[in-house]
Amino acid sequence: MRDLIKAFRALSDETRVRILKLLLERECCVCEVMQALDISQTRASRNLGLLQDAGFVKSQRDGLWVVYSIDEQGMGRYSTSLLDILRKSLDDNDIIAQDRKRLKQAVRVGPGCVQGR
Amino acid sequence: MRDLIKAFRALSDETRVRILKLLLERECCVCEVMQALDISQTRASRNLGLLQDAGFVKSQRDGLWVVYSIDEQGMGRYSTSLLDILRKSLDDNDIIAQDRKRLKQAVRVGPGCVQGR
DNA sequence: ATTTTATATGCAAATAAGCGCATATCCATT
DNA sequence: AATGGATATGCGCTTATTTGCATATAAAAT
Repeated sequence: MRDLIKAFRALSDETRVRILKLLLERECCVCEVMQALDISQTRASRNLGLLQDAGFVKSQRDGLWVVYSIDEQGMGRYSTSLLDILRKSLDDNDIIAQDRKRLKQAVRVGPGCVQGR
Repeated sequence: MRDLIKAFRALSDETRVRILKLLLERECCVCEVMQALDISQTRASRNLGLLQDAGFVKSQRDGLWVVYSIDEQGMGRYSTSLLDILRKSLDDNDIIAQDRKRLKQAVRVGPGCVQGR
């Protein structure tokens, strides 16, 4: 039961839902998430960590960056079903659309990546 | 997005998940929920109200009692899918099993119904 | 009308969540 | 090794959540 509740709790926050919708598009490093959602570095990192702890997401170092992606393999049955719901949801939402637009413009290197701090 | 998040939030609490699993068995009045989960009257009522506000549950007066049940009709697509997940989950959980056992012994009338206060 | 029983709710206390700031850590480059 | 950039985290603050107590409301019975 604990796992299931933890999964629900992870999805009960707008920031985290937005992040998951982003990662359903493609994998992202932290600074891309920051730029796409227009949030601070702390906020991005913390919520990504929470999603990872809940089992939705995995991370992988790529040199200087940490790349987060949907953990298709490692997810339990709960999380898989929940993600399926997310997949089918919010594609008509304005905020999600805007996040995706900013994701396309996000840069992984160079000045301005960690501009929020 | 707000509705979706509210649905997730409603499910991010053990008491409420237990209540939903109970109502998936059969409709219950507040005092039956109290007895089945062995929780206080306030706690039962408040969490039932929250589940109703989130759209999972509807209530109906039956004389002195208020009977809560799964709102099959009124639920949005989110809630329906989420409930399906719950339906398939936790049937092997000890706490849920115990709740069901106590539900069978719960009485709707007589002394001891509102014994928790 | 008054009492009894079931449920809802205002209020307050305890606990947890979310986030920013500062700073630590980790990796690459020089 | 020293610097710089990307990410994680300890700390403190603010706000939200949960719950119990007391009480209000609502319906039935006396």
